[in-house]
Amino acid sequence: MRYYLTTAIAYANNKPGLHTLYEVIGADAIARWRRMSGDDVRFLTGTDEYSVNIATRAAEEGMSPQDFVDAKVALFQSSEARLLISPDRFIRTTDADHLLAAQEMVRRSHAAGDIYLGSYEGWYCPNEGFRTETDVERVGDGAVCPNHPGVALEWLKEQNWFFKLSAYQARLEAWLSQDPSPVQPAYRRNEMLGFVRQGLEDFSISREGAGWGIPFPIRADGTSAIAHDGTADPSAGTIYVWYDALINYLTGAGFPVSPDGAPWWPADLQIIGKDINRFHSVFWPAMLWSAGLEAPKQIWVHGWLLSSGERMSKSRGNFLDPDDAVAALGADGARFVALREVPFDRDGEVSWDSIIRRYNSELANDFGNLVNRAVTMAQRSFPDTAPPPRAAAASPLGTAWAATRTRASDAMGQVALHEWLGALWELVGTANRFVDSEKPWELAKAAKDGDAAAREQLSGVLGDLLETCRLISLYAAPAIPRVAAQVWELLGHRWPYDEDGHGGPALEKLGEWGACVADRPLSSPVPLFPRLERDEQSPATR
RNA sequence: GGCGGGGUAGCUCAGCGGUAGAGCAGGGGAUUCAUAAGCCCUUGGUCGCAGGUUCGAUUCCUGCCCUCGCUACCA
Repeated sequence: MRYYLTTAIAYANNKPGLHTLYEVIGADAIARWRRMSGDDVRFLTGTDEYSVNIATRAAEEGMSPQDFVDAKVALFQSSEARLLISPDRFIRTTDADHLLAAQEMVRRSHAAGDIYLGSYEGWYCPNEGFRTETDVERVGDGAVCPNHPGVALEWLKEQNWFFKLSAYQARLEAWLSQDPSPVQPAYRRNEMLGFVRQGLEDFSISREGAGWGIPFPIRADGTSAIAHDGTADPSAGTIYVWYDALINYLTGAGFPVSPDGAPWWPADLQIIGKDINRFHSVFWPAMLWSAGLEAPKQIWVHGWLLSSGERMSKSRGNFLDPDDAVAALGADGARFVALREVPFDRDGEVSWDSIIRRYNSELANDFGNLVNRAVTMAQRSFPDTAPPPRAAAASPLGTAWAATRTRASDAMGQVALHEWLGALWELVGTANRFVDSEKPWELAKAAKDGDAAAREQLSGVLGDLLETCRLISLYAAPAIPRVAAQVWELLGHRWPYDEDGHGGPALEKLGEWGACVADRPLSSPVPLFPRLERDEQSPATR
């Protein structure tokens, strides 16, 4: 099955924080899950690089805008590589094909009669662009924006192109009202429904002047602003925000350069943060319909990472550095903890301390130690061949796996990433309790003394345990891709997927209890997740 | 202001008519295969406040308090 998923593109003005990459980690896990399931996956993530603000920042640092964003994008890519993020394309809005896609979308909406000339006026901050009335502080007759208190705002009026969002109110209401909701979680859909029902206003999609942005392809008189040699008429202005940024999802789908249109569109899943829900759940479908395209199949709105109750952000300065997390916990540890600490449908409190605690408790103590003790015991009693599991029906763990597997798959299908890992880690607990109740060390002693029945029992118990480790690793691999492969090698299996989760038999097939026979002896275990000292290097939030 | 969620153990949350649960954190114990991990037991709650319905309410109703989200053009 074809599966196209996207993250929002991040504003390329800084080094990314963990709160920025959280969404990318989640999307990456889904992409890997789908690849391992045998789907034909396209996973798109990237950066948003045009804006007056970027140009200003670049100028302040004495750089060209392009050099500036190149440098920031390199930071994103480096942090993402450390986290084993595996996009099929890392898209940049400065990419050449994206320019074509954005301009084509404008042309289509224009041809459809959904774009018209109007005038836009409002407070304008020379440092940051237009500000909304609610964003400014009144000072006498004038106003200043909170971010630059020393700078007086100007009241500016521009001739701009507007998109007829108001024409799509009924269709948006109908679309949002569908069951199941195309916007998840459902309460986010309800918020958007409320918004739409208040009545929709058109929004501006161009800015005057040739700033740092994509040239607007149409002149005020309706003629093309793009010459045959591709150069643009600067008097036509630039495309403003949404007809640039949102279009990246289409560019990444092959629009419009691919001969078959946009082969990957519509997207199966678009993951976004709650601050941009309105643009994705209201503006975006209307823009697509205007151009004769379909709305995305599903939009998933995740919550924030919080620090002491406040949203983590660069501007607040209360963020965590993803590189610090990877350095301390490893890529697998950092990915797992991010997905486990914060419910994917809600905000979640995160601190360095809670990260270390989660890592130690669930990865080092519960899971890592489970694999370690199981492999050690098995290797000691069965040095040549790993003991096979008993029939699923005859094994408590085999029975438990059936339920766990269903829960994990269902949760993944619903983008409930926290429930997915939650189900798997409950089985980790079950397996640890199983070890203590079966006491394989006692069985080993009896077996050594020549008790054949004890030896058979021991083989079954350890075989079940090893199988459980194999299956949990397999199903958790989208979160902990490297360690999962490492566990399989320890267990004498060969990991059949490549680094990004491609190839190999379908996950569901390998996920059958007893699906694989180890073809090599067990290896001596090394700690998969070394335990960390609680107070070890705490970069804290900065 | 309007609309919609919440307020339950130190923390994060589940439960939603018969006087409360999980995970983590804290305390104790028995063990030893294991990353001084795991396992067992356990301390913590007038279930926001005040009324009402009911034989009985954390669970239903009303009022109030507090809190969070949405309430248009920031990337």
